[in-house]
Formats: sequence, structure tokens, C-alpha cells
Amino acid sequence: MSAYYPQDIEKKWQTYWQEHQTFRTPDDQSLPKYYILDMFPYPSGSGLHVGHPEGYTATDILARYKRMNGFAVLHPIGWDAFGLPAEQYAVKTGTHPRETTQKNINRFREQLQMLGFSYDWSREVNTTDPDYYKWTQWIFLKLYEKGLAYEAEAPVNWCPELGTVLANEEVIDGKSEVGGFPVIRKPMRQWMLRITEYAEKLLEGLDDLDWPESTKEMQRHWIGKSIGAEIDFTIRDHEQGEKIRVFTTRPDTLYGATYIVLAPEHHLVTVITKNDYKERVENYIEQASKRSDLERQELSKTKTGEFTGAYAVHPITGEQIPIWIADYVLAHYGTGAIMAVPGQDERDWDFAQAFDLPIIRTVQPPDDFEGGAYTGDGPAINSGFLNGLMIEQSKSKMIQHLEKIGSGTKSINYKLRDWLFSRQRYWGEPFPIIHVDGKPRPLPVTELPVTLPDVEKFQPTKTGEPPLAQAMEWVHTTDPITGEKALRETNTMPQWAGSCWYYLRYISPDFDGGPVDPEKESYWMPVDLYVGGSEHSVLHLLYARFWHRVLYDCGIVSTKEPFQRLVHQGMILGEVEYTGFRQNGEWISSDQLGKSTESGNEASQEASQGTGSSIERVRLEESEIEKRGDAFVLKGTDIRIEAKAHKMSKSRGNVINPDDVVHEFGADSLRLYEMFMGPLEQVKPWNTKGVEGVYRFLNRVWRRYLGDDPDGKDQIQISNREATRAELKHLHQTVKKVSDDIEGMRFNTAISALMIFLNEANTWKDLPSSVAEPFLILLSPFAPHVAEEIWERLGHTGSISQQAWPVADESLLKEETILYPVQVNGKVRDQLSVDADKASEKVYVLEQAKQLPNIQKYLEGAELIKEIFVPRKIINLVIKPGKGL
RNA sequence: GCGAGAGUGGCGGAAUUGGUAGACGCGCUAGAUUUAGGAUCUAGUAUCUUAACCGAUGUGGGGGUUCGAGUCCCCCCUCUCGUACCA
Repeated sequence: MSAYYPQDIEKKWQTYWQEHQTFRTPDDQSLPKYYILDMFPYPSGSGLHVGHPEGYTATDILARYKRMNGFAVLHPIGWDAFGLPAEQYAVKTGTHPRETTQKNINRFREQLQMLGFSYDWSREVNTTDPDYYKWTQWIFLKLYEKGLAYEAEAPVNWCPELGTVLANEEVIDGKSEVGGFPVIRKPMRQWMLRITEYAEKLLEGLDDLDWPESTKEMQRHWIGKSIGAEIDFTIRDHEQGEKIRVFTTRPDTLYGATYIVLAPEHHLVTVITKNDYKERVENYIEQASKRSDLERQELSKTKTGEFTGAYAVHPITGEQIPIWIADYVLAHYGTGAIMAVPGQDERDWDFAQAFDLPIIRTVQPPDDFEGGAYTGDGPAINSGFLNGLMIEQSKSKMIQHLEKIGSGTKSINYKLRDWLFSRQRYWGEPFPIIHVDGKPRPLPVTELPVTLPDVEKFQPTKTGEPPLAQAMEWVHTTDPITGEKALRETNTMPQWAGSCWYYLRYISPDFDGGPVDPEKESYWMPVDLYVGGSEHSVLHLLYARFWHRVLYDCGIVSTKEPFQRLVHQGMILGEVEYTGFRQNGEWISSDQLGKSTESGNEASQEASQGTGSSIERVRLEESEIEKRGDAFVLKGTDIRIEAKAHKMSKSRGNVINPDDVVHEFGADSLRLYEMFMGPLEQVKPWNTKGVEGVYRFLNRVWRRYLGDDPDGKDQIQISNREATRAELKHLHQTVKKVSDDIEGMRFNTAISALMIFLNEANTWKDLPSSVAEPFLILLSPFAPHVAEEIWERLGHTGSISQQAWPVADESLLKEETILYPVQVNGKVRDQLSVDADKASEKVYVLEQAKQLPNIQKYLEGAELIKEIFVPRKIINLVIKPGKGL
């Protein structure tokens, strides 16, 4: 068999790599290290999708490249294997999640190996393995010890459908991130982690990280630091002397505070409300508590609220201002109370308008300002001692004054809230906690791991009792230290727990003296490159940073931050689809549709706005359409259609299965194609024709090396002759380009360079081995199987992956002649070829340029005003045209 | 609304510091080979004009800086992602 049959060679090399432990991490700390990490997958039942190989191929290329450049490379993989789907499957079928998980892991491992990734499989971790989660529990005990883990009875996000509580980060628009089920607020006993204590450290730590700016920005927003002041307002006729404390970022506007608003849940509401208003206020609180976050958001445009009948005293003017309650003030942010300054705040303005409350401007808006609240800068007005000052100055002067009279102080607030860390689920890490007389006690480290007991049923009870509560024998235990009767914690940890520190376990997966061997940790950390989806920008990446920073403070790790460089791979969309629209049998232009047709991508028929008649979506073939202007239209008409690539989804039926691609074209083609599609970070549509393109390229490589014998014999096309200078130049240009592009993770242009080389090499009568072999090495990180196979057939033993990466010879890269584009008035009119050693001689080159026939044409009868000469780049002659032109 | 990013051929994309816009791949056209198809090879392929060369136009739109702008500056439009009463 001489033709390229990926099916015949890929399995062979995968087995070879495994048997020879080709990619085992070297244990030699004298080598420079490179830790390259993939976000480990959740092994779902549906197997790998084409998104996985994208990031994984990128890191694999880099890992192989770094190894060939003499680095000790740590490139591991594992399984984020706790999670809801396996548990839900257990509820339905009674299959233990352990079994489902193991099955899925095996499938995933097989699929990853099928793609030829160079992981060190001896370091595989699995978050559901008791030997692993023993250390997850150990870290939890550290957090507990440091006072960073606590129990609280708190209103939580309870999702009845999922039967569990969710972290704030897992609730999106009032619905669960997983499944999109409604979430309500409900008070329950929960474990919390005091991530807020690390708000400042987590914020500062971002500055020195080589991460996408957008991701850092998202984390900064999530932490949400605001600098301002807390101001106390006394309450009129209130004997207990309690004060209302508000948080504001605009203390400069205090003179414009015309009323106070408390969150409905604020503890003073019931205390201060006057009898005449009690009924209405209680009613409002009741209403507000029933509303989900979703409803609150939907109703956010119209402000609601109630007057309490009470008044506060303005700390500076001494005036009395009314105290209201309204749900636009959030109980959990700041102090749960605000001073309303409608003149400078849009929300307060809307509220004041709705309830006819007074408005005082304290910042002079510009003359042409129209509208309500003015939030821009300007001189202070109506503000006593602040008048005339700009905002920044006013702020600090006001804070000074408040501090002097004892009515306020400078204050910093964060949006970040403590992390709700328990779930009412079975398939998660048990807490290493027991309760004696209702009080939590940590178990000693010697009791770890606390393993999951088997249970009969996996669903939580209606009241929210976790499934573990049914394991009576397990729940009832004794305190190993005192011997007292105790109850085990029946909540489990959220899925994020295991992924908070897995990158440490890879470093020393069998170490039993702690989560990580300190001696190895200080060598390998930090992770040099971390690649994964941007959907983890806030959740996983913030939680992991938090744990890591705590471990740093405990002296367990040596770096403040875990992931030095982060790259997100862009999503791969389905193939582009062309859709035409028909209404009552007539084609209509897509730009005449209401915006509403865009939503609900599953529906094939949707009601158009107003008319009630239905619009039919029709899938069109490429042959039925054409481009007109900047849009696609139905061929021969002006009827616009929609051309769009959509997210892959089962319901849309546009999912590409990597198994199928590998079956048809081989793993090397899948790898190559996913890297060739475009920049790694970018969102890109799939195109099966593109896979065929790179497959053809690999076929050409094969034929260039091994020939095309119809009888199936290798006809080696490699010669022993000496390579010409021109051939070496092509090779070394390619070496340089491919090396630079891999370092910069520009894999698409690296592959393009490989193709350019091959196109060139195909014009030669044969391939000298001094050129052929380095090129094969350049190809090997991208398409490892075919590179190994050809390498072997050329007579080599051992793996090509252990060859040294070629180094570009600068002396061969030098051009012998320089080709100058010659412009006249900025337009290229001719070209001039100059010997490299004369190329920088301005006078000589310009003289030559002016002699060019095409240039003469323009110079004739014209006045030469200026000569631009950029050595080795360009010549531009600026003229005032003569008559002839 | 706010924040971030992006608009380049029929399509994915290239152009690393302001210096020949469209590399590479797909698709398409013609030819060679083949009984035919597929595969392979050769040539062409931004648009307009032209037999061809030449020429003109051209990187979402409008202005500007410069000898020279896809790249820098200002204004506007569109799209994608994120976020949303955080005081």
C-alpha cells in the first residue's frame, strides 16, 4: 500500500507511543520546563464534539514543538467527572453514577487517543476518585481552618427542577445555567466560602497575568470594586437611636439627597414603619419576596415602592427627608439602603418622577444638556461648601467633612459575594465535616477521604434534604476524637471544587504527603499556558485563582497565581446555512422581517409581528442564491435571504461528529483542518470541503515522499544529492515561519507556510534528504501520524517526535536581490530588481528606478518634487504631472 | 444602556513595525489524463474596461494625518460576545 490510508497508520502509531511511553514527562529538573494545560473535560455521555480537538490540538502542537526544542514538557489530561448529568441518569435508570462516569471516561480516553494527542497518560486524574477527592477535602479543611468556610442560613438560589441550590454564578436571568429551569429564593442552611475576603487580592493578581483583556475585565466586573463612602442618617422620633447607613459612590451629591430608600428586606423596615403605613408596606414586602430575580428584572423599567411614614435627618442640612422602601434597592449590596439623589442618578430620577419626590441638582449640567439625571462631571451647585468644585475634589472634601462630624467615612464595596459551596446532590465530594449537637466540626486529616456511601435513591427529597441523608448508617457516626455521637454533613461540594486545583495534582499524581509534592511544585508551577473556552472566564477561573491564592497564603504553593498565560479557543459553528422566508406563499426579503424572527432558532414557523400570518423558513442550496451588493439574494431577484452559521445543536441537526471525520479523513486531517480554519481565538464556521482540502495536502506530502505506485510499492522520492541553495532557502524560510507561528500560536499561517513549501518542492525533480527530513519534522506536530509513518519508511527507527527541531540558518535567508516596487505619487508603476549589496545605496537605486521605461513615461514633462527611498522596502517618486498625463 | 471585540473576493482567511492588498485553502472556469465518474495534474480566478498589455476602482460608510493608510486619528453604521437597577 503506497497510497495514504490514515486508517492503516494512525492506530499503529498510537499504540507505538503508548508502548514506548514516548510522551512520558521527563523527571529532570535541569531542563527548562514548560507546563501546558488543557481545561479537562466533563466526560459527558455524548462523547467528544469538534470543539474539544480545537484547543487540544493547539496545545498538542505546542507541547510537541517544545519537547523537540529541549524543554521538559508537562502536558497532562484528566476528568472533571462529578456532575449532574450522570446523577440525573441515575435517577432515571438506577444506574450508579460511578458506572456511567467510568463508561464515559473510557469513551473519552479512547477518543482523545484516537486523535493522537501527546498526553502523559500516567498522570491522568479523575475528580471522582477517592484518592483524588481526599485532597479536595483536605483543601476544604484548610479553608475551614483559616475561617474561610462557614455555615450560614441564607436565602439561596433554589432550583426546584434540579432539586438543588445554585451559586449566583450559575444563575442566569433567573434561570439555571444548566437546563434553564426557574430559580427561586429560599432560606436554607448552606456552606459558604469567604471569597469576599480575597476580593482585593483577586483583583490585584489580574494585573500581571498574560490573559485576554476581555476575561480580566469580566473578572474585574464580577468583583466589582467601588470606592465611595458610608453615610449615617439618623431617624426622626426614633428612641433607640438607630441610624440608617447608606453606601454611595457619590458622597459629593449629598446635598441633593432628597429621600432615603431601604431594600424591602432591610432589618430596619419593620422597626421604623409608622402604623398608618404598616399594611401597605407589609403588603409590598410580601409581593417583593415572591418575585423571582427574573421578574424583578423584567419589571425593572417601572419603579415601585412604598412610603414608610418615617423620616430621616440629613446629616448636613438637618432637613427631614422621607424614608421609602423599594425593590430597586438590593438587600445584598452595600448596606441595603441608599440616599436617593435624583438629580444625579437615573434610577433615583425615575423613582422621584413616579412618586413625585423633590429633585435638587448638585452638579451643573452643560447648557445644551437635556433630559433627567445628569451623571457627568461639572461644578457643584446647591452644595454649600462644595460649590464650584468638580466631582473628584467634592468627593474627598465631603468625606473629610463627614469624618470630622462623625456622620460618615470613606468606604470600599465589592459586588462579589461569598461563594455558596454546598449542593443537595449525591454525585459530589462529601464534606469532611460532622455535626455534634447541631454544630459543625472538622474531621481530622487522618479520617480522609470521606467516601461516598451507596444509596438506594439518587433524588433529593421535596424539602431539599440531600440524597445522602438516606444513607442512615453513614450519616450516624461518632466523633473520632471525642467519641460523641455525630451526624455527617449530607450536602456535597459543587462541581467546581475538583477543578479548582487539578492542575496541581498532575504535578505529582501519586504523592501522598499532600495535594502536591512541594519540591516538584516549585519546579513546574506556574502553568505556562492554559487553553480553554471563554465560558469559564468567571466561574472556574475565579474559583481556581481563589483556592490557589489561599494555598499560597498557607505556603503550599509557590506562586500567587496558577495560570500565567491564558488563551480561549473560539467556538466552532455549524456549516453556513442559507434561509429564505416565505409569507403566504410569497418570498419576502429578510430585511423586512421583524427582529422577532431571529429568536427561537428551533421554530420553523413563527408568527410575524402584528399581522398574525406565519412566516415559513426555507433552507436553500448554494445554487439557488447569489451575492448582490452586500447581501445574498435569491438568484435573479432582489429578495434577500439570511446567510448564517449557527451554533451546533442536536435540535438543529448541524452537529459534526469528530469520529466521523476521523473515520473518513483521519485524525491528522481533522487536526490540521481545525488549526487551518483561522485564528485559534476566533469563532469559525465548519466547512467539510475545507477538511478535504487539508486531506489533499497530506496526500500530496505522501506522494512527494513515497511516490504514487499503482502496485502499492513505496517509490522513495528522496535523493542523496546535495540541496541547492535555492532549495535550502525555501526550507529555511519555512523553518523560520513555522517556528515563529507556533510560538505565537498562529497555527493557520504555519500550515499555510507548510503548503507553500510543498507547492514549491513539487516543482523539483526530486527531494534532497537534507531538505526532506527537516520538513517532515516541521510537519510532525501538526500531523504526527503521517509524519511518523513516512519517517519510518525513509528508513529511520524511533519516533520523529524525539528529533531536534530544525533551526533556521539566517545566512540562507538573506535575499540575493531586492525587488523594489517603484511608485509614482503613491501608485505602483513598475518594479526594480537590485543586487542585495547595492540595495541600500540611495543614489544608485533611485537612479536605476528613474531609468525604468514605465517610470520614464510618468517623469516625462513632469516636475519631480520629492523622492522617497525606504531601504529594502519601497521607492516613491512624487511629481507634479506634466501635460501629457 | 454599559463593556469588550470584529467588519478585507463567491466562502474561511493572509498582510508581525504605516510600504506592491487578497498569501494559503475552499469554490468556480478551462485544459490534460480517464470508457465515464472520482482522483490527479496544468493554467486562470477582487471588480470594471480590454483580444491582451495598459488603465481605473477597491479592505462597512464619511472625513482627516502622511510621499504613502486594511493598518494611525475623529464621526457614523452593522454584527458578535459579555453584562445589566451593584447606588
